[in-house]
Amino acid sequence: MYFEIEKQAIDALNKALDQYDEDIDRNFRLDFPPDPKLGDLASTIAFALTKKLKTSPNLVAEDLVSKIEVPDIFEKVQNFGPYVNFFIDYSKFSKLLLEKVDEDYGKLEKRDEKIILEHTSANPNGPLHIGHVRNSIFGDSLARLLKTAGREVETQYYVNDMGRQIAIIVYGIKEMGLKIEDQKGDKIDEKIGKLYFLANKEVEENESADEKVSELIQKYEEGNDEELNKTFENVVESCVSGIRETLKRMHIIHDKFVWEGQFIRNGDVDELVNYFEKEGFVSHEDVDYIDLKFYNIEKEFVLRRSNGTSLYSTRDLAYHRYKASLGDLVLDILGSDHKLSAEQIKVIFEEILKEKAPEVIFYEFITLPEGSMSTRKGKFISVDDLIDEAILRASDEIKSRNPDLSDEEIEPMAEKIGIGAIRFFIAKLSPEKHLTFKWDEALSFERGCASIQYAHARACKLLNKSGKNISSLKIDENWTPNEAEKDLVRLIAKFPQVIEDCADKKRVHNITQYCQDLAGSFNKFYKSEQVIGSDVEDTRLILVDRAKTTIKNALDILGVPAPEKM
RNA sequence: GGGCUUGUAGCCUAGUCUGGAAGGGCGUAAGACUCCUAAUCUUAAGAUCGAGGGUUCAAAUCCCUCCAAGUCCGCCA
Repeated sequence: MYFEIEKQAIDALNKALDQYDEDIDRNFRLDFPPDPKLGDLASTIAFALTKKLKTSPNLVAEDLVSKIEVPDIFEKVQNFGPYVNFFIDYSKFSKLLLEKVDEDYGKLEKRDEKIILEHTSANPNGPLHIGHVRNSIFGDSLARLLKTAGREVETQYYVNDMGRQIAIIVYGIKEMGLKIEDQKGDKIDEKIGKLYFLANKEVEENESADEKVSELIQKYEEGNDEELNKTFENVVESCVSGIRETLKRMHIIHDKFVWEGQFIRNGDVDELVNYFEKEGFVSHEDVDYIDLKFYNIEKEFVLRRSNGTSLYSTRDLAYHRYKASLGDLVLDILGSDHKLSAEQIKVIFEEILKEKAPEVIFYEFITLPEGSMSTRKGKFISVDDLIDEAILRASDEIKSRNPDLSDEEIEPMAEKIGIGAIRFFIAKLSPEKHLTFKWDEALSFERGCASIQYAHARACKLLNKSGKNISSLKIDENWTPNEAEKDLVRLIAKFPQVIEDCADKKRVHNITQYCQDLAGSFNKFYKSEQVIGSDVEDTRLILVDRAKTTIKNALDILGVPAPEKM
């Protein structure tokens, strides 16, 4: 709704500007004023005119206001100092808006753009830990956001089956006689993580073990040892299955799992290296590498080890070409430790391959108060533990508030609230901020996600209690919204704009702020206005229903479930 | 040493791209359930936007210098 209204306001402003006979930049946008008391849309265009007219911005704004023909949907235009502000006529606007909100509210027009979004892609050498989860939650929320904003999105998990880490696990199985099923842990990925920790210790302390690992890598890459292949594949498949379970609990599902090994076997890696070779980009020392100094990157890009095997980075290049062939835009979510390698890939794509480079969104790390996490050192909090703890705390919270509920009733509620708390906590921070993980901050049920879910549950309760069929209700023709209602209408109306803005910037954290504002506004309305039994009961029920839908749709972008009961 | 990122009330944070009215939340203080769930609401106090300089009618935002924290600079991924 704001799209149409903003356009009307801009048109009206432009018409007024036409009367000045001054050449000023018409490519302006309207802002939201800091306070609703100052109106609904604001323009700073008076500043631009000030210079030309040689008066004060306040006078220009005043003069502009007198020249503006106020469009019908607005109540008035008024200047506050230099700002020219439009006030929406809420008795007209609210009705129009509420009639427009349906279950698809917030979905933008389809665009002809397919995005391949890679996220999570954690090494299958142990369970997901809370460092990885930022990648997963941000990636999944972004995928949901972009889909809502009309893009076609395919999400991929890149499975590193050829890495040294996996070879170390295979070493543990083959040479140290370790068995996955003997390790401690409830899930297979956890057991593999334990085995990895033990094998890695041996490899670090024992040079011949280290050599043996390199041999395993070489053999697996050659691919002729069927039994060895099976061992590698079994480790990776098992671990990935555990990781998938964890992701599923967080409502994260990837469209595709792409194994890096396929790019060796299908010849893509060889083809790529040969191309670089043929074009004269490859230098040879112990290793084959591309010198990137010419492109201001000090670190060379190694293509093959001295024993001829490929590296992650080589295979990653082939993978990125594959992704580029599938869509219009390739998006990667990566930890900020990948910045240099991502820069290398960008340069290789743009300067050498002359192809469009992938777009990368980086996030900073989550660390524990005692330091950074490490699968290798076995020092981490797993996502499974985080989820268990979140659900446990949510369950206790529900019990203390609703002592009469049975365990069967509590369980699904606790799951929704616990998962919501985690996803919201991670999603609300902009990705470039470093985060130190603290249980009590992560799993808070006051003022965080739970209060938004609570607003949704309250709305559901009201609608149920009314006993009316909402779709058959009509908005009262004489209804003039009061302040609390206006406020709520305003926030509901903003939703598509928020989606567009966030999708363009590829940021999800502003959605969390929006959810909080919307829920806050609903709670305020709920507190101050009686719905059932009021003169405008039907109209208010419609408003409640639309608020409910908007909260649900907004939470859905964050992958947070909207419970009907709390 | 070089590159990148971060620095906004006691604490966490949005806003920085595209300069224009410092926005949330926690915590603190005071208040609100005989009334659709108090996981809620109301009110208040709290910010020289890391420091210094520059550009501009106007700087948290742009430019320069410096300080602090994180991170990268592997034949790891």
